[in-house]
Amino acid sequence: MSDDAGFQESMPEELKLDNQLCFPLYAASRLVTRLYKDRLEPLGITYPQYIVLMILWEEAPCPVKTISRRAILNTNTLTPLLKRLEQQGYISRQRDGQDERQVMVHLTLAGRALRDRCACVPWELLQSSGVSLEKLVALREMLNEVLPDLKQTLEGN
Amino acid sequence: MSDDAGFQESMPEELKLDNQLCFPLYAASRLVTRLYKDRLEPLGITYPQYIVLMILWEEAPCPVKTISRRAILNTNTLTPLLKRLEQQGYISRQRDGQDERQVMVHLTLAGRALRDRCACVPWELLQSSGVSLEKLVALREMLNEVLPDLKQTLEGN
DNA sequence: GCAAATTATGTCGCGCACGATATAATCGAG
DNA sequence: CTCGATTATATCGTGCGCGACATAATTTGC
Repeated sequence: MSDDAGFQESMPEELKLDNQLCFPLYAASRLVTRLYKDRLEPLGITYPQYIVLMILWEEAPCPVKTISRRAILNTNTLTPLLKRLEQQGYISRQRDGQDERQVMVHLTLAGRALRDRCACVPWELLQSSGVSLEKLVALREMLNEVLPDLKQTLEGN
Repeated sequence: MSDDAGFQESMPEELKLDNQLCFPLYAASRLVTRLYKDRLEPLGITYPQYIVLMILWEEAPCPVKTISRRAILNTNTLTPLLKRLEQQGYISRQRDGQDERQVMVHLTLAGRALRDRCACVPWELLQSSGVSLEKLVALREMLNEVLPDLKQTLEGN
């Protein structure tokens, strides 16, 4: 319990917070979520709900499965989230006639209208963040390069 | 409710999931957390607990405030997390004699021993992820460049 | 000195995330 | 046709994250 200095001198470089990829990734993700929160709260939605809405704006009506695949979120996360969006009046959910297992998610008029109110958010956040557009694009491309590898690694469970 | 095609044709490019920075960041962060989970579960710790332990391996004993600043986590997240680490026997917490407001967090012998068991984890994950070391380093540097900007933007609340 | 402001930690409530498991509908092999 | 496997969704429990608020100790201004 006493020789902290000796213990810390032997700290492996690869375990130092600043040498890790995992920590800046985790930190940056949470900070960006916080940035969005301020803009989304007035609209009554959370950040994960915003992600789901972006998917719906592109492909609604669609089954829960499609949202799950694109957002990389399981149904145990999506089901309650979608119920909250339904209660807010942004979506409606109904079992598919063809395949009764599927729940089709539809946008309501209010849900569509929300898109226009969100259109300025990404741009405004970029402006206020002080991050240059070049850095953002480079970062996005690098993340999109790595994502398939990560997905594949996790597929074999 | 019916003209989905027309609605989706008018989808602003900047709101499409693939054109966002926020989504790949959010997705990559969660995927990496999942990767770690498999390795950390046998040790009885979660990913956020691992982050906190990395900080402690570098600077224990230290007050909660220090962990909060480095991990960018508030005390309402840290207090229960630290209590769980204490229950597992990896840390001990005691009020500081000088400043009774502060709680000093110490590593136990088990907490120190855990470091050696974690030393191989980042390297092993890099191997299995299929991501090249070059990409990882480039991504890490880019994230570390952006992080200060994000932190500063959020400081003014 | 001492009241007001600040600081460090803690509690509460809500909404994710996710592993494990359940249930019901559909599919597929024999 | 039917029974076992697969698929889509949902439920449950645990542990974050974080805003809002509470509490107690320290500091600061006058």
